[in-house]
Amino acid sequence: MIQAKKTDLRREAGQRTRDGLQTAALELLAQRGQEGVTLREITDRAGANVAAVSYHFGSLKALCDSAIEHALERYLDAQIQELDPLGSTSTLQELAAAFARPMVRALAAGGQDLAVMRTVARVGIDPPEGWERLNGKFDQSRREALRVLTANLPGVDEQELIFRTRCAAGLLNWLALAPIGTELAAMSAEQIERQLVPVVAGAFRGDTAVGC
Amino acid sequence: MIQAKKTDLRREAGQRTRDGLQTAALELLAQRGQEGVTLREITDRAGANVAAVSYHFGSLKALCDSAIEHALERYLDAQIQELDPLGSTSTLQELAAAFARPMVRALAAGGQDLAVMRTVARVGIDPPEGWERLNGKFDQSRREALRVLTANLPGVDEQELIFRTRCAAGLLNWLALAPIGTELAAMSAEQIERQLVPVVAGAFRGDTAVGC
DNA sequence: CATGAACTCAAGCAGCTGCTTGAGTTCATT
DNA sequence: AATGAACTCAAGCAGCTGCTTGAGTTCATG
Repeated sequence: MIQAKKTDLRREAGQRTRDGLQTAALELLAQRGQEGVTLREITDRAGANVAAVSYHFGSLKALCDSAIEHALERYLDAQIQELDPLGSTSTLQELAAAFARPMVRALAAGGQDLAVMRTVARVGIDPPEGWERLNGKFDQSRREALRVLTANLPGVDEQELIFRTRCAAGLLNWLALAPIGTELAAMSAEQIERQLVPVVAGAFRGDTAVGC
Repeated sequence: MIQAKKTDLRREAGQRTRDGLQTAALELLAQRGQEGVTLREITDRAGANVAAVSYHFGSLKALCDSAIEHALERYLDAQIQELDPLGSTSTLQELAAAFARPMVRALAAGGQDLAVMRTVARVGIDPPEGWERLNGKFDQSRREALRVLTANLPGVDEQELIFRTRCAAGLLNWLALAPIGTELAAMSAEQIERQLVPVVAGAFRGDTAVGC
């Protein structure tokens, strides 16, 4: 039985099919969104038969949900890993850099990493049915950011800081999807970061009128 | 002939059909994007026959293009009208307020105005084929913003200011599409503006590291 | 009243959609 | 060698897609 798991070629092949379908689905979701994804297009790209989707996932919707869930996990892991080391003495620039780094890396790396970010961003715009629960997970990943913000901007209302955090996240998501992100992708991670961090940090800090 | 134009009920009915189709198309484009729009759904919503689309516009694609073009015109008009009065003595807050105002108003107003903004934002993510020429029009509407920026931030490279302008525009587009925008929509225009303008102004100003 | 342009309509077309089916293949286990 | 689970495959289904067609209605014009 232990030996069986080592050499069950059938199961390995099945796993490969599953992975291929999920990868193909992710790429197409990133490219065209949920409405633009087609069963045959996924299976063609994955080199699999249409029936494989039903067999392994149950339906196209289930496959897409699975691919999206996978993408969200990867995104949230990366986000938390960046924000966790921050302490209450961190500056706004450090926060902004940590906040933006997963996106910066994905833009510079392209490929699957970028597809993950694009899919996550699209889900932020057109959430699949019954995925409202995700909002909580997103908020959770931003709680750390909020702590650093309150330490740096003691005078500002918490509701406003939450709003700014969501704006910053929205801006990063926009970069993943819009043409400007594609232009950024031609640059190195360091160059992207140098341009982007001041903008995110500025959005965090805010800039209220003094005179007038 | 002059009298004819006054009372040609047939032509008026045709115009009403055209308008209804365009409005229905705009609303669905705003809601689901181009991939999610269906001929029958549009005609049902507009109370028209499927053949009316072919008759008046030639094809579904042409109808969508027409609706998108109309939305873009309305958006660019509003944007230019806000940015035009700004002079080189305007502050960053004034710029941010003017820059954000069309979106703020649309969010507060909802309905067709918001549908226009959502459609414009979606086009920014998934441009219809052959619409690359629009990038120029967008840049044009932001040239005024750039002038105010260079006056306020003389030390910053122009490429970075262009980048910040596009970031600010992207943030506003994100607000139109994402759930956070829907939450904002419950507020008055003044409340939205009070929260949003500091963020946009902060993104314009930037916030570069000094120590460390 | 006759004409013809402007417009609407139900029906139908080929092509694509997601999904199912039943027959097949592969392969560890016995 | 026999068994049966895991998996793949071509074919086909009903339903939807965009679009066309030809017959119809409405109405300003002569």
